[in-house]
Amino acid sequence: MGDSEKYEGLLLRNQICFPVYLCAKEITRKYTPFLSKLDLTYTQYVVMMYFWEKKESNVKEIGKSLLLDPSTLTPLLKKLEEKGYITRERSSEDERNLVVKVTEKGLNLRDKAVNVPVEMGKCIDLSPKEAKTLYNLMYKVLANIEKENENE
Amino acid sequence: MGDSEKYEGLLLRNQICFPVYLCAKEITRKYTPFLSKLDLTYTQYVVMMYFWEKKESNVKEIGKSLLLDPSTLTPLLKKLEEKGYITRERSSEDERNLVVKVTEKGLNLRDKAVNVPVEMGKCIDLSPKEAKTLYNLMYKVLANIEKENENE
DNA sequence: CTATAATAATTTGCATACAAACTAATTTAG
DNA sequence: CTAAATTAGTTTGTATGCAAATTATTATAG
Repeated sequence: MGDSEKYEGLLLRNQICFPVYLCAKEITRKYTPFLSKLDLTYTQYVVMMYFWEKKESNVKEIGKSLLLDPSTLTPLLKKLEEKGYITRERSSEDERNLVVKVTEKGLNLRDKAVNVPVEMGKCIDLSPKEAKTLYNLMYKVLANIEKENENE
Repeated sequence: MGDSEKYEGLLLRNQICFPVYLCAKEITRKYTPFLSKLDLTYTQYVVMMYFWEKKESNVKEIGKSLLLDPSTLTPLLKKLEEKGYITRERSSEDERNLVVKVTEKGLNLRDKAVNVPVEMGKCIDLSPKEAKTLYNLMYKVLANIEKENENE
C-alpha cells in the first residue's frame, strides 16, 4: 500500500469534520456585526434565545440544553447580568441552585433580534430543502455522539 | 400576527446555525482523547494535517487555507515548534515572511495519527451517502459566506 | 445524628479565535 | 531616491470552551 492510500484519511479534503469546524467558525464570525448592535456575542445570543423561550432556569439546565460547560456559563451569565438582560440569585429552597431569570430589558431585546435569523439565512443561502437536510444531519451526528458518550 | 409567529425564527429548534455550532463543539471535544495521545489539540492537529500535505508554508498561506487569523496562528505555531513538530524562521529573501517547515518528528507523527479519522468516523456514524451530502452542504455554505464576504 | 457522598456552581489553567493596534520590512508613487 | 503605502507577523484585549480542582450546600448511609 502506497503512502497516498495509507494517509488518504488524513487529507484535509477528505475530512468531514474539518468543514463543519470551518462552517461553525465562519458562521459565528458572520453573526458578529448583527449581534454587536444588540451588545451580544454569538454565545450570549444563544443563551438569550434560550431565555426568550424559557423565562427562568439555572446553570445546570442551561448547560444541558446548550451543551455548555458550567465553567463557560458562569462568566457568561455574569456578563449578561451586567448588561441588565438577566438576573442571578441563589435559590432560597436550595442554596446550591442559581436562579437565573430574564429581565424586562432582556425580553425587549427580542424585538431587536427578529431580523438576525433572516439576515443570517440570506448569508447561508441554502434552499429550504438543503437547510432541512443539513438540519437533520446535524442532529443525527449530535445524537450519534451522545450515544457514543453513554458507552463510556 | 401573534407572538409565536413573529418570534418563530428566534426559536432555537428552528435555527440552522445552532446545530452546526453544537456539532463543531461536540466533534472537537470528541477528538480530544485521541489527539492527546499525539500531544495535539484539534486546531494543532488540523495544522499538522496541513503540513503533512504541504511540507513548507508561511503564516499567511496557512491562514488562507485553514481560515485562521494570523493572531491565532502565531502562538499556535510557537507551540508546535516547542513540541518539535515544525521549525519557524524568517525568510532570507523577504524578512517579513516566516518560513514554517515540518520536521522529521512532525512527519513521523502522521503514522500515529492514521487511526484518528477512522475512530472519529465511527463516532460521527453517518452512511457514506449522508457524509457526502453533509460534506457538500458544508462547502456550499462556506462558498456562500465567502461570496457574501466579497460584497463588503 | 453525624460522617460521607452527591450535587451545583465557581475558580483556575490552558488553548483557541478574532479584531485592532503595532512593528518591521518591502514596494511603490511622485 | 525617498516619503508613503502596503504587506507579513506579532502583540494586546476580550470572549469563549473545557477539564480539573475547589467551595458550599444538601442528601444519604450507617
